[in-house]
Amino acid sequence: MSSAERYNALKGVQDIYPREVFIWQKIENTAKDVFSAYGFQELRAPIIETTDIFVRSIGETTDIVEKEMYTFPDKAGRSITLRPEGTAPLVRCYVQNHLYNLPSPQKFFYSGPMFRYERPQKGRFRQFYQIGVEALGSSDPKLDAEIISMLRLFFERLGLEGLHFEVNSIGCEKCRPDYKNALLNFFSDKINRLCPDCKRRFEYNPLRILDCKVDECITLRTGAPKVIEFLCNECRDHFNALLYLLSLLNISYDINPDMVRGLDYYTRTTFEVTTKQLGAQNAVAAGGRYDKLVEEFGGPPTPAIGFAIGMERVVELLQLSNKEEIPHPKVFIAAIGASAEKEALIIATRFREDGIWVEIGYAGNSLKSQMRRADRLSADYVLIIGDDEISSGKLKWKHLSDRTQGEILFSEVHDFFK
RNA sequence: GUGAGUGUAGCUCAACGGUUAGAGCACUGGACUGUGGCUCCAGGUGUUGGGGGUUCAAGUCCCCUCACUCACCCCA
Repeated sequence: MSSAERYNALKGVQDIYPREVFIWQKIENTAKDVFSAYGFQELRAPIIETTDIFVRSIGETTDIVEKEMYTFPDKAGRSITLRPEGTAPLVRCYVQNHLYNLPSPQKFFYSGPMFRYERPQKGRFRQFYQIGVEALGSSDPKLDAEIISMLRLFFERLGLEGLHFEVNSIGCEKCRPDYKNALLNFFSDKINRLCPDCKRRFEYNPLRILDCKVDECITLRTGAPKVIEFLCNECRDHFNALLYLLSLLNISYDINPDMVRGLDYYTRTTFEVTTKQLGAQNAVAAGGRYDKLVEEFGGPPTPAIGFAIGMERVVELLQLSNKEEIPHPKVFIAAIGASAEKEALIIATRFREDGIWVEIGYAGNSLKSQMRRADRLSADYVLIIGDDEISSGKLKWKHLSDRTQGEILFSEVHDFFK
């Protein structure tokens, strides 16, 4: 169908139609309400940043940085990158503007498009939207628990069910090297039997071998050391405190010792919310601690934690749950004839001044087709105006769903819906 | 980056290599001269994604290309 002359949207981006935007707004509003109750306030950071900001924070050897970023030189030759995630820009803002001088922890949320040059598939786009939150300035496990319970409340408010919460701790800069060594040790004599991907992982990020899906690798890793066994005392205490608090708040979760993160800056707590309804891209939200990132950016030691929600995936879950009411007009005015059309316009304008959604039929069309259109739009009421109504001073109303109808004076119609 | 699948009307899809490529939905009108949803009737649209090849004949087979989809990878 597409010929060379046609204009198409770029691969992996999408147009979002009004009916879907309605769902997006519901999600955004829910997030704002829930997050506000926990003291999180919106911060709007730029969509473009210096490339370094992402390279330094996400990690040079991660896939995101190595092959997925939209990076280009600006007119002055500076390397610019469209943000592939929201944490780094926010931390940059936090450090640059010395927000650490304000009372801690500082709690923010943000929402907007992210960009990654990936092969699109179900639930994965090149321009995709996230709502994220970040809390900076406290290492208290209460904060971890609060954030996870906030996420639970968010999904509850949307009426979504069947979500699984998984948590893990991947240790800190003190204990993780020990674990990494243990892992390298464990796999060193098996390396030749690992899949090609895992051979690479062995070199640059052995933790990722743990969530490889190749059968052979799954077999090979049985009995591999678990991160949790290698946590230092501080990390262990932190993790246990978090688990206790989650139980206290009645949050059901699974510990997933194989859950590792794709971004280098994570420390200690990591968590993920997954679903079985979406295919391969099953993470709906994910996050964790990044206690060293603020320092990386030149700020004072500032432990922090955050998460991001994948908008498109939540939208799809909501569509699947099929609980969405579609917005529809309150009133449809069917007009027959030129003078009726003028009358309809005047009445519609008055309703609209009160914020009532009114549609007007095209008087050129038959009453039948106007009625049909009112039905298609799912209007609550139809008002019928023709020459008869104008001469009698009364117009006809009809309630579409129960088929009741009656008459009302033109002078009173304005109060009809009060 | 790798692999598989699919491209036919606005949408969802038919058409053993063989006349003029069809149907449903949707849209408009009519049956019902001013009352929607159900029913019936009527009405229009296609460079069969694009290019090349095989053949008497290609939507159908072959090659190239483009697009989309799903999966790997990766992640939210």
